[in-house]
Amino acid sequence: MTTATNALAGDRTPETILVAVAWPYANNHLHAGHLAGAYLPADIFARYQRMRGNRVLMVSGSDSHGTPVTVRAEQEGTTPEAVFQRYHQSFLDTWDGFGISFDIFTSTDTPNHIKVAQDFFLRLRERGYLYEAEQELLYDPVAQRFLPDRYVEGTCPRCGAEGARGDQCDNCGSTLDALELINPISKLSNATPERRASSHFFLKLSAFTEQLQAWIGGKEHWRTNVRNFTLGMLREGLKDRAITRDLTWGVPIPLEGYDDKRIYVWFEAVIGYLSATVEWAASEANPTGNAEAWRDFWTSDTSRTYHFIGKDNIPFHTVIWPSMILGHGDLNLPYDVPANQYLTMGGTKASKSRGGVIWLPEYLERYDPDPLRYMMTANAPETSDSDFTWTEFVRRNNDELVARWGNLVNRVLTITGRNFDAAVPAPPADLSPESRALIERCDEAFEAVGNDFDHVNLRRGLTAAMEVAQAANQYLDARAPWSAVKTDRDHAAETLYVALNVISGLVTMLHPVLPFSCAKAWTMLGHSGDVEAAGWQRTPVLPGTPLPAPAPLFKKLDDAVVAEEEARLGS
RNA sequence: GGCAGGGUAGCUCAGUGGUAGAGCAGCGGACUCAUAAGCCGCCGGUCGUGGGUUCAAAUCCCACCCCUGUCACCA
Repeated sequence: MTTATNALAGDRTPETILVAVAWPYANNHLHAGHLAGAYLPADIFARYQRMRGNRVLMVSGSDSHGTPVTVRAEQEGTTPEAVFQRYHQSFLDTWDGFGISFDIFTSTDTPNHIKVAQDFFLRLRERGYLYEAEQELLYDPVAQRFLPDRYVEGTCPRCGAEGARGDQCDNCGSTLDALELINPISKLSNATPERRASSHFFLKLSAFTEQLQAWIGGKEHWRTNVRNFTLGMLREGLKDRAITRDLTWGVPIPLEGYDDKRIYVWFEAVIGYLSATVEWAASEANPTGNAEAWRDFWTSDTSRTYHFIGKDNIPFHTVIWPSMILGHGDLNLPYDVPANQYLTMGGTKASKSRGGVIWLPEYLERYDPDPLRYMMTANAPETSDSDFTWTEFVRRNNDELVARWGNLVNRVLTITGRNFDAAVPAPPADLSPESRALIERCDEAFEAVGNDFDHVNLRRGLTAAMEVAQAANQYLDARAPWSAVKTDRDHAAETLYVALNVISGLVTMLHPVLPFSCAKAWTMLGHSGDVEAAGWQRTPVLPGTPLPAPAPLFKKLDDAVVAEEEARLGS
């Protein structure tokens, strides 16, 4: 069967796409906010692009450095390496459980990353974009370390409130400098911090303002908030930024005489996008076997890089990392930074520290991955924060996944199995107008849904696909094959044949969002191979194909789940 | 406080100058193949507030209120 969608999938030049996902911080397990904010949208996008036949590389890794990892290790009486290793393994298990299809998920604690990051540092220095300067900082004499602003508390110099943090006063909302605090106290040891001078390397961000403005000026496909927020930052003017810290856990500075300093975690973590690609190219996972293949993603002018991140990371991906790339001089700038807003939990921000969090490893002990993937895409925080409640989760699962989509598959397969010897019925030579219309609607949806997915409008794409499922339910209801089979067997055969074919199209269209259940449905349609390899088009269901016994794709959830889970959230 | 995004039906959200939309919830109906699912219809909104521009504003302008992010040493 030749259709418009076959042509669509056919004569295209494959594109090269780097899906670069934020590096999770290895000091705790992942929660629902991580999934909704970056990992799930990145995975759906990557899966879709692979189905289109594009060459996709999806990279990320654990961010193993930074002060909180060190502090946690000290509290537990262990090493930063041990803390990082524990959560790195947890992350790998979480990706596996939710089907987040990384081509490589490495960490910043590899010799490769350290080398790539150090080379990057040296190159920027050689090209004149790094300079050294003295800074006055607060030092904790008991904990024997320099203190980030957040680790200092004191009296607010603006409003006089007690307990103001070094970066901000929660009472009056002022942005502070820790040096301004009255009666400062270290949160690590309760000691009174001392002022100490320290020499650090600074990145000359101020040198890139005009180039960044010109670059972002052409990015009209960016999300409004990402673009305007960045343009606002550039308008206000960029300040040079220190990119080294007084620490001993992190990437060493590749110069003599800096043993007690490390490269700032954010400077080296964004380089991880590059180092992970380099690591992949040199690994067995690279089918070409060419260790230089990383260049296809970073120096080819036809490759596109997408950064999937949460909104709090926008400045690092639209200003700092692009500045570093410009300073490097030989790498591609990002094509898009589809930053998501936040997933709130019953109205409050999902946060590790404040409770009210769904831990992903715990979720997987009790539920299948697809319902959460569905819920978080249908209600994705693409343009504004979106709220997660267990009531809504159960409703989406029961009313939309089970009732509209899963039940459509189940009812069609059951009627077919029972009345047509468990094989795909043969349609008449000419399909009726309503049958042709439904098939056509399904095939056209590939273009609309694909266009939405390609522009990272995942919520809209999913909605459009689910509307086809609804149209199929309407078609079934109008033609009632369960009663037609008794009076006009050919009529019923046509209906079921058409419904099976539309379901086949939907299984492909929904696969990026629902990979686990769509893989099951694929087999139940009598298809061989896997959905992803079949490409972004409806795979025809051919008359006479034997159909295995159907099983429900999703589990209906009892309303009691809501109370159980809300009790867990409160604890 | 500055900058950015958001505020639309009971709930979750679409909708950027031309008669306010969808799904769910609620109410009613016809059906019964299916995980009591699916289908049809009804009910439901002074579009955050107050001004302004316009023949016409959810949409453009001004002021204000609320939520979120960010403001360079959290990452």
